[in-house]
Amino acid sequence: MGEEVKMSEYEINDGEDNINGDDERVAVWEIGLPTPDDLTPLSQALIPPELASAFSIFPEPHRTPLDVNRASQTTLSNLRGQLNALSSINFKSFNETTGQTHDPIEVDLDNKTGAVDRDGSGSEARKLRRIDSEEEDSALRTENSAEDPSSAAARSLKRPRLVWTPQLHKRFVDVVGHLGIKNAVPKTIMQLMNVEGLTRENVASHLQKYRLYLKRMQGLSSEGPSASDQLFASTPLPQSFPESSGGGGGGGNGNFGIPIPMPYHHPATAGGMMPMPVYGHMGMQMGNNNGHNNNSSDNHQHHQVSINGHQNGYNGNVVHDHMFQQRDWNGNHYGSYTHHPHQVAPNDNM
DNA sequence: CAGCAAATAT
DNA sequence: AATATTTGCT
Repeated sequence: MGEEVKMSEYEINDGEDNINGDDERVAVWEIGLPTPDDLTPLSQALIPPELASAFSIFPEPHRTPLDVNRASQTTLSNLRGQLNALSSINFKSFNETTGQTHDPIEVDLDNKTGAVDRDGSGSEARKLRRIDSEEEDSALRTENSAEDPSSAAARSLKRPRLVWTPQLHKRFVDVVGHLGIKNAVPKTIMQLMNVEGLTRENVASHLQKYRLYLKRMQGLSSEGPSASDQLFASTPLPQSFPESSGGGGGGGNGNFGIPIPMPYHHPATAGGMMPMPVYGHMGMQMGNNNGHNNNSSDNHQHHQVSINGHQNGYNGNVVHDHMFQQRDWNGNHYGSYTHHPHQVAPNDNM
């Protein structure tokens, strides 16, 4: 742990020749980006870290008019389709009044002196490095433009692995539930979720798994969200169930016939944070609260930190550093690979 | 394009 | 090992 970030190596080819699965350090993210010092001040100068964390306020990502415009277009396109009854007015939800933010989120922008607590001591060290979310799905990876200046690279580049965070999944489920089985098709879901960076493939794949999960559930028992599917386990079932959790036993999923409020974040809905798709290799797994839906806001068994305290932003783009032991909502810890996960914010902010 | 199952990648 | 993504097919 004496070593800091020493990323400098990048493989330009995604050839995936690292079959060893050892540790490929893809530092491409960093390359071409302004130095931390150039960036941090921006988000830092506005509000002192302490204050920020205390109030759960986060610096807004700076978006160039262009970015915003682009995002807006996309959003509009999506909304225009069928988003009529949905109220998608979003302010920055900097309010997590639920008070569930028991976590002393410390915004160490540069202090990562190995203060990585693993037992919930309470302090997360991290380095903040903000990147433009909108960019990242296209321009960012194009740093290899050196050899492929073609525009094709912009969208053809493979995206980082998407991590379905509980929040993201929650939203997914909400949307699916809202649409009903009939309309719950990848495309529609994707649109309604209105999460930037989400592809149809992402949703389709997830939906597929989700369905399987639901199926299993039905077949087995009225309830009993086993820890089998960690991801789906804790999600409130859509009302489209014959019986789902009758309320017997296990803990009940407590599926109130949630009409699904709708798209995008509910500060108080999912534990106090909005769905932020996480790209990277270090996602936290879903909470298998097993009988407890994190729907409310009490999924803090241990000391759940927002996004590992990395959620310094609502800016949506946070890059985890190298190895960070993180805990999820269940206490599972991960942290082996050293990669540079990306988080993308939902476009609920404009 | 949606849905699946299987393979593959991380 | 668990997940997410990709692929091939319908």
